[in-house]
Amino acid sequence: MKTEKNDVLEKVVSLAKRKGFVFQSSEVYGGLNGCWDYGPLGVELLKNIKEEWWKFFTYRDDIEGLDASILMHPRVWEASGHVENFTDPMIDCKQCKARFRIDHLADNINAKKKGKLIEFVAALPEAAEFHEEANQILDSKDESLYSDFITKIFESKDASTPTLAEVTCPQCGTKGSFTSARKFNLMFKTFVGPVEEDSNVVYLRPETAQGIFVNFLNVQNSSRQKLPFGIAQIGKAFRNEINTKYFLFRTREFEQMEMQFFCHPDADKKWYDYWKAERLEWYKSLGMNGERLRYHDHPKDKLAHYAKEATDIEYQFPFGWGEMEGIHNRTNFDLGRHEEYSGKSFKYFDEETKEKFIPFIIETSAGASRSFMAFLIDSYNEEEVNGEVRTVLKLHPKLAPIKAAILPLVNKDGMPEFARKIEADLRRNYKVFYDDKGAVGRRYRRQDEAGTPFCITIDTQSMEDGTVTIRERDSMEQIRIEASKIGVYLFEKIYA
RNA sequence: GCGGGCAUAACUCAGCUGGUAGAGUGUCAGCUUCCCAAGCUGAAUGUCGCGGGUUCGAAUCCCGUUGCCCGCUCCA
Repeated sequence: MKTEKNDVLEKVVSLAKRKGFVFQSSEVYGGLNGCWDYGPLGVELLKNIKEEWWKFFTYRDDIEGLDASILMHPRVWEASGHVENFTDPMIDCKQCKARFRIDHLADNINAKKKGKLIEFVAALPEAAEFHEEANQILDSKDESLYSDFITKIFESKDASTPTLAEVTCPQCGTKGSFTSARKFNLMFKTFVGPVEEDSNVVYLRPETAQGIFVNFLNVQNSSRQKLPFGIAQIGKAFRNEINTKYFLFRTREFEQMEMQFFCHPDADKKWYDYWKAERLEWYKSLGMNGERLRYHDHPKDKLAHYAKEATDIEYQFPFGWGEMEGIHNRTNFDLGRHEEYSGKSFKYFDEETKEKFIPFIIETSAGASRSFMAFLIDSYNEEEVNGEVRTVLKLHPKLAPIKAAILPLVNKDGMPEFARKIEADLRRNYKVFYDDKGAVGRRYRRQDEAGTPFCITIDTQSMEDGTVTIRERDSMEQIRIEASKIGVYLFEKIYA
């Protein structure tokens, strides 16, 4: 099992490198953990995925597009909860999986226990530097000092682990079940202006959603939309993940395709169900194997702070099921918080019902990079043809990086000239590739590996009657049509 | 973050117990080729991931480091 699953991922990674889909970032310097570059074919595939996504949403009359900046006002992330949740040291209980902010943990310990804990620290070899302070606090008998001191110990380098081992989990009561403390600085920090000081700190956005939320009324007013309506955005987001993993699956820099749908609080369930169904169909409509797709509904007690209901659309990767897209009922949490933090109103006024309220938001948040990897893996096929292995990417024609290859059967008798004319004609509308190197069979296989759905071949008969053959990638079957009709043929095959 | 494995040409890999690198595929040039990785001729490409150490001498042994993969952990 293990070798088999490694196999597929390794083969795809190898193909990705060889054919120019994905390279490791800064490869010549040894690579940068969790960062990848998209090569000539990869950037086309990614662009096509994004384009299909963009059309799916913004070609509707109830969804508008947006492209917000990556750097945003730091207060945005205070309102969203990201600063609070990600910059303080946290620990987890291994037993019950509960997570605690360390500065809150001390408050959950009763006074008597705190005293004992400080006595423990006073005798702890790893806490030598704190012994004096511990004894002073014990002597003072001032219990109001206890919490701050314990927090200090918890946050210290050497003394925290042995001290935490003496503490019981406030939730499940297990003793010594805590992980060591760590800071969840999930947001990348940088500075605006030349001076690196705290007042100039800004963050690279850890999600694109907030750019949509803060622009909700701008978009609504300028586009004259009425509820319910949505705002779609594609863009990079950054998270300083502790672990990167599985090729493109968990990276520090990634691209999100998000649509936030604003609706009346009473209509949330309806739209949640609607988008949940629509989004799964989208992957299938682009050729993804339905048996490798499923929903993973989040149990109510595991929901994020902002969500009322949530599900993931998961793909069965070689390493297991993994999330490609999240669909969340974010309620009025985000807009409410921005109203609170900015002092500006985020309420919507409904002329018909004369109702004024903060809309609910149904979010569909897809990972472009994860979808990219899923489409790549899903389309990867090895077939036996005449005793040889044929590697072929059966990508949907809409997603294929190159739509057609133009191949003169031999390099003489006017075939190259005719082929070049066809190429020039098709290039006006399609990404095509001209190849006259080597035997035609080899050229077909090269295109199979790149996922090119159609190969147009010019032969002797072409020179006589102006027809060409079109070879279809998956069936390897050929038809013959007039050269003048290639454009129409491709359009129907790709987009119809 | 912890533990394990790996790192040699664009890709897949060989290189045994130390004597300054090789195969297949691919790529490029030419010939030949009328339809599925055909054939012939020729060519290019590696400070053996990076940095130290041991040694007369290191791809090979040792240490460190970075990256990738696997298992935990984590993934509001």
